[in-house]
Amino acid sequence: MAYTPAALKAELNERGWRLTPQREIILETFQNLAKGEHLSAEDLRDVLKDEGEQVSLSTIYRNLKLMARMGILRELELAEGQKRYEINQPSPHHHHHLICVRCSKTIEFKNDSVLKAGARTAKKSGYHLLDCQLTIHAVCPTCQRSLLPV
Amino acid sequence: MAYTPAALKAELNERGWRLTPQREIILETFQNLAKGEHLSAEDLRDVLKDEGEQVSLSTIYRNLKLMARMGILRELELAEGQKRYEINQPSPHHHHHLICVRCSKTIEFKNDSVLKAGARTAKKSGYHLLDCQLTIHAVCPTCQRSLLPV
DNA sequence: AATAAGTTGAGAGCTATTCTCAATAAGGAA
DNA sequence: TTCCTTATTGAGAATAGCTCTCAACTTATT
Ligand SMILES: [Zn+2]
Ligand SMILES: [Zn+2]
Ligand SMILES: [Zn+2]
Ligand SMILES: [Zn+2]
Repeated sequence: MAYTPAALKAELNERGWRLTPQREIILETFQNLAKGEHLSAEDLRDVLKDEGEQVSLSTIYRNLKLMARMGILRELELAEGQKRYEINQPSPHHHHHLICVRCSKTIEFKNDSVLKAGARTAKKSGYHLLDCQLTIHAVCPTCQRSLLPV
Repeated sequence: MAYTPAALKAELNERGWRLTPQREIILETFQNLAKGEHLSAEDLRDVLKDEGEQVSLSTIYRNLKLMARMGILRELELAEGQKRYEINQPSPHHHHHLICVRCSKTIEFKNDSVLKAGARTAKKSGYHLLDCQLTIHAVCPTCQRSLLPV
């Protein structure tokens, strides 16, 4: 509810870049995503196709990376295999991830003090913060019981 | 200084796996690594070759993954391109990473309260903790000054 | 409307990582 | 120790996520 197409355009133009229909629709898609959903490049392509919007994979890859580097999206390494993305939201909605390394089941959790600690660390070194993510790798209760090694 | 070959063997055998010279030497290499060093699979292959130890890339990839899933190594996504690994150490040596998304310059920092918060979160959900890593994506002072967009 | 420069789409290209499988070696049992 | 079972290794092929290339097109600006 925060980031309008106009704001995106302003931020792009400021750097000599342009607002395209593809970029606008990608932002909109992530903003409308259900809580807890994380899309890979191909996922996004499929979601867009379902909505009748055709955007090429090249363009999707390019813009996921671009928007992550602008701090608009977060780039996550949840399961093995491919990167996943979600919208990068400030404090009340900001969250972290607890991941089972065996089945990839992922739990989101909030912790504002961790977020604050991250922001403080970045500032102290003069870094401009884009994203702060606590990632916990663990084995979920189900996989602990399964006895299958690794 | 903590993890002996015997301890590695015990933990492997417990799961029906075996201690091989390759596994022993990989563990030893990571234990002797300088603070702040993070090796990719190919890096490790080269380091081993320099020490006169020939281990195939297949074996290296397999065992990096295995040892990460055992909680012995940490699998990190520092720069783009490939995964990097380091030994997973407990509290006094445990640390997190602040990464410039443009030049990949990485700073390690410690924060025990973040580590504790992660451990608490895993426990609360019944997960068995393997690794807890706070990753901060940001733009370093040098890259902020460079004016080159993204 | 004209211009300059950024962006897109299609497909080729790249490369980190995984897979396959025959040969080998570790661990447990006798 | 010796034997047996099964995990592991190494070499190379295969996979796949992602990037690159470039002509056609679109955006922002004047
Ligand atoms: Zn999330
Ligand atoms: Zn699980
Ligand atoms: Zn480190
Ligand atoms: Zn930098």
